[in-house]
Amino acid sequence: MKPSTKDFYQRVYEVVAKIPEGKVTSYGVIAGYLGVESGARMVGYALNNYDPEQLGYHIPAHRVLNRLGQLTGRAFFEDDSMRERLEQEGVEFTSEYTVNFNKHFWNPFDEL
DNA sequence: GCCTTGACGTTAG
DNA sequence: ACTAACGCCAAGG
Repeated sequence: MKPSTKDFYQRVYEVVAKIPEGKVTSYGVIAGYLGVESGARMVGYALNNYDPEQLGYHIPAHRVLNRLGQLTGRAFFEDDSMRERLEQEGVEFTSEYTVNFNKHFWNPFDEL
């Protein structure tokens, strides 16, 4: 059965929804987990396009960062709500918009 | 249907 | 170690 882009988005949402509180992961890792190694940008695109109403549930998109642990998607959140949420969950920051990836990194495969 | 853009990542210089 | 360029694939103009 041919996986459509819609299914890909759906899978992205499902994976992101499983990220535990206080943990973070990256776009590339999610893409790789879904079998699309070079689809990191699409993950970001999926999150940008995601609609809680249509999806039926809401996902912690603020826990998805780039491979360096930087909050590259902060512009899509209200003010600094992305950083504030992470701090509130106990995530340690190494700089203004960079988290301690080594300490809080979450791998989708660990879930198995 | 071609061109540009982008919540990314890797490689080359 | 730092910066520039390219590859990637879907969406919108």
